[in-house]
Amino acid sequence: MPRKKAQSTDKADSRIRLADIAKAAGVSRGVVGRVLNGGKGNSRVAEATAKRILEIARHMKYQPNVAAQQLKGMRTHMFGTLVASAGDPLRSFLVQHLDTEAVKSGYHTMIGNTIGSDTVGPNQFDYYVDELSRRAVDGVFCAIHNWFEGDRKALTERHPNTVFFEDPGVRGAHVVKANRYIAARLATRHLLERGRRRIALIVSDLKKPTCQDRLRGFRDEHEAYGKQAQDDLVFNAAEHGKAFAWHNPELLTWQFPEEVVDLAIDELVRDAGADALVCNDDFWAATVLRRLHARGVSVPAHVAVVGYLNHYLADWTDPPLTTIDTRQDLAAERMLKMMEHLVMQGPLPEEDRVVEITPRLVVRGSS
Amino acid sequence: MPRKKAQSTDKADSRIRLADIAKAAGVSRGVVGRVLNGGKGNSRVAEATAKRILEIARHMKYQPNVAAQQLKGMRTHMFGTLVASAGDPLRSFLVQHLDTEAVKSGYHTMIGNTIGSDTVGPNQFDYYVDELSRRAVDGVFCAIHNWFEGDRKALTERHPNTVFFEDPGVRGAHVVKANRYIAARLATRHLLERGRRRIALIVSDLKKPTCQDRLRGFRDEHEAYGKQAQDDLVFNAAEHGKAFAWHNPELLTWQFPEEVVDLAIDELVRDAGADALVCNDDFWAATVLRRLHARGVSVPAHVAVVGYLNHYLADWTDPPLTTIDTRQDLAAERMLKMMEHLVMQGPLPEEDRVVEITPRLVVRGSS
DNA sequence: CTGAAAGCGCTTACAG
DNA sequence: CTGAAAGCGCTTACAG
Repeated sequence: MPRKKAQSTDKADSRIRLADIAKAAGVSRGVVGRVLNGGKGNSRVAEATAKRILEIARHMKYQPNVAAQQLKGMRTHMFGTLVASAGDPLRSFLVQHLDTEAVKSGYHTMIGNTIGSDTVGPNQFDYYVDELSRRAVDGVFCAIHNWFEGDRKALTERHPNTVFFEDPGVRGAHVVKANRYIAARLATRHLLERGRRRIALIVSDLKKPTCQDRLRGFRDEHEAYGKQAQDDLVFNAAEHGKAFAWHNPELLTWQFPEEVVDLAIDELVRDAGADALVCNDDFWAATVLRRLHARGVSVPAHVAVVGYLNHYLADWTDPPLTTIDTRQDLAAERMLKMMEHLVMQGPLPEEDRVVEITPRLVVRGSS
Repeated sequence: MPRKKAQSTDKADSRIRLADIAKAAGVSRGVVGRVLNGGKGNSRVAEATAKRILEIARHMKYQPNVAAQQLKGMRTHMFGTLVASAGDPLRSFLVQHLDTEAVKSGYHTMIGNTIGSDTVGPNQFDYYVDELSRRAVDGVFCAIHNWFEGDRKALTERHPNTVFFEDPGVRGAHVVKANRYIAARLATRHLLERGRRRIALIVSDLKKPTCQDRLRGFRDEHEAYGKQAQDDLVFNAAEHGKAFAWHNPELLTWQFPEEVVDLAIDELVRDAGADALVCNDDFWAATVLRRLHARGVSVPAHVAVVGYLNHYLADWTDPPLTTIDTRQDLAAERMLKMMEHLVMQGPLPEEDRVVEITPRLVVRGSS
């Protein structure tokens, strides 16, 4: 797509330049540059001159033209943030925190929404890899759920300064991710401490490493408590069809397949006598709450329920949902730290490239 | 903050330039430029030459340096999006839709989060007005809730191409906003059609024009139905203290003052015999649902409840919440249309500068 | 149809 | 301590 010329109506024409300040101050542009955007070492400028220039610049509301600076090899101080969230508020949170953290360090973020537009074509991921090159961003945050397409390896090759949220499956990549092992332990411990003795675990798909982490945490915490997690109290949703929340753009609602939830309740609560359910995520948990209610099972009296995410909905279910907060704020903070290291000093040592964020239990009424 | 030089590790150094293509194709840079980024009229280039250049460029993975283009007066094709959402997912939705729409037209968006960082100083709004000048954005979307500080007038002066979401109270501004009059009518009509006869309206503050709009809609719809809205069925929350949802960063939860909700229920349901409540927003509605439940009032059997926003939570309350969707997707679409007009043809005629988005009723279990 | 050249607004060695 | 000048990678009249 060819770029277009600015309209004459644009304010760009009337912007104050370095040369304007120089003229007003009666010095050369070089001196003004050294004072205002003063980078490199030999910035010895007479105190008085500097002060005068600063004063004039402020008065004339000078703003440097970053395009010109960029062309001279300055960094853009811009990061690209790739997401494919389709309205998932958890990613939105992360995106926002990433921006907040970036601004703290003098950077800005450009969104790259890799789904949502047919115009760019089927492979928006590739499009953004190029676009971020054109814009010469200093780095890329990739927070695209890993089930979306896109050549992550190509991304890291074109943009060595890339930090991922959640494991992209690229060797040597810089990654920040939530520790699901600890998440499962926190949930389990909480329920054990509340006197639950038949705690069940619901996971989306035991083939996924993340679910294996949860299972390990679930078992280890039982053991640490002198108990043994039981196999008939583990529900692997993948064996009963896909079970995740999806947005219906026609109805403007979120939906969740209740059949699978009912199956889980049959198997775990009715048959195996579970008195607590550690759910795969808050959508699962919210639907579990509703189905339990429909069956006359009271929460938390008969069965306790714990979610994972601390999604918005957690405060508005009935009862409000005890859940694990994945701390996207901390994740964003760490992602920015990693990025700054990448930008200033290059890649981290191999062994420091994966950072895990410790989640936090949020207790509400469902447990 | 002085910009810093790029590290030698950066990939920028090795980027292919127009000159590289020119050399490879055995032509001048001018011709290559006309073929690849070809803007202005006289772009007559021999078919064969063009094809060869295109081929070589693709092969060498040429990406134009936008900074250089910018310096020559090209537009940046970048919009700034100002928000102060602190995690409000509705704004996040809008931000995302704005980006999606922008990309469709060949633009990108830079986030400007005007709260969330102490580093930039107390007045981040002003900071962004400057920053967006430095970056020479083609326009600014301002979606900052109007109760946040910031000189909107100064913004429109520095960035004539500014489109607001919701009325900023600046004369002549370009604005897209939700039509609350229609929202109230839709909710009221729905309840009347469902046989409710004592419908109550809860608004945050009757001094606000937006709440006046709702009240008008509420009354007009009654009238259209051959009925009369009753004054004892209008609850003005402002008279009983502040009542809005807020996020508790310590507990990682959202909270809502239940006392005011109880007061509303006392006044409207217990005393005035309301059989339906049109709430100020989904937070209100969700809390109303919970308090009604606690009092043994069943929804929708005894009382129907309708919200406003179609926030995420609406699908996860018990029962799920009937509410008004404000159509942020349509709002974003219209904002982009306005922006494109501003960029290409300058301001709209005064009378076309405020666009209202027609909301949509989403029926769930609470009515 | 194509090339040579000016210039966008900066930064930064290099002289003075 | 300050100035004159080169040059970043493009676009675009202007000649040929």
